[in-house]
Amino acid sequence: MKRAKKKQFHDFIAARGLKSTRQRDMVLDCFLSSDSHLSTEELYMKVRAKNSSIGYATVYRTLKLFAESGIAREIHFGDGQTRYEHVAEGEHHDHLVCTRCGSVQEFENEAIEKLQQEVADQFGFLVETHKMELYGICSKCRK
Amino acid sequence: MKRAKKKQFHDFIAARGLKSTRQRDMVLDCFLSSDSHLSTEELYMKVRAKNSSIGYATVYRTLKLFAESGIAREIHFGDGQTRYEHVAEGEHHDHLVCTRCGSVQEFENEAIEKLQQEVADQFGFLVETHKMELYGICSKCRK
DNA sequence: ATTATCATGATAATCATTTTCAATTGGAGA
DNA sequence: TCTCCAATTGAAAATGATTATCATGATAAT
Repeated sequence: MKRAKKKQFHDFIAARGLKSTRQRDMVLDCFLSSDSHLSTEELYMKVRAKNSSIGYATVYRTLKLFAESGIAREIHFGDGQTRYEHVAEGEHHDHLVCTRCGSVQEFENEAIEKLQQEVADQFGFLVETHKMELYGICSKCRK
Repeated sequence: MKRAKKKQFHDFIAARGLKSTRQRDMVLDCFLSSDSHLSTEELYMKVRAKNSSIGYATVYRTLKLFAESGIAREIHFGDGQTRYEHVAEGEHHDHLVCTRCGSVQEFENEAIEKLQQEVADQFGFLVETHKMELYGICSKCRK
């Protein structure tokens, strides 16, 4: 799976005429071996811990490339930070965001997706992507 | 309806020990007579057109108060701007956002809300709010 | 009216993100 | 392997949205 994502990114890089660099591979490794939903800054910290003298801007730029290549997706949880989650192709998931501890639980629900489609059809709307987040208190925090 | 919202805001102001001012009333009028989903800057432009010498900061502060008072709600559509929509109490709606022309269509769907609740229950999650946006091409742009 | 607060407007400060730019590096081709 | 050019990098400046600061002006309870 990591292999597949690495290949996907390298193919993207090649197809675009971009270059494969030490820094990009480092960020890629860190990203793939991290939890989903990390903010750019969190990723930056991890990369910097492993290595090094990598620049802030490089991490920003590289994460944007991940999104373009399709191995990652930008998400926003309302705090002012952009986060990136892993993308397994074809699949889409939504989120339960705990407003107390900040934890994020993913879920999928076919029935909801189907209803979304129906609603869109009613309006003659062609859905490309969607996002859905439920905010509240997670089970741990409720105890 | 506008009356009710004005009252709601004034009650909130009073309960908090805040003051009723010319500027707040101006922003309130502009907000209530505008479409939903306006960004802070758009609102600022409208207020400034009507009057005057109102400060940027005042509009920001006032919109935050609207959200706290419950007559408005912050929304984010992924462009980096905070928008505010009108809140009719109890009711919640979701959005169809056209990625081509930027138009926003609101919709409500009880069945989806119900399914969301079920999912949350499965995880022992207590939902406080949610947001859901479908991004794609609206009917006008598809023609 | 007096006074204690709160609010305002202008501006500076902040925070996340992007751009700039000179110096460096990857990699296609000689 | 060596050359060369376009792509990349890191540092720092720039940007855009939002928030804080502060001196001055307005509100409302006494």
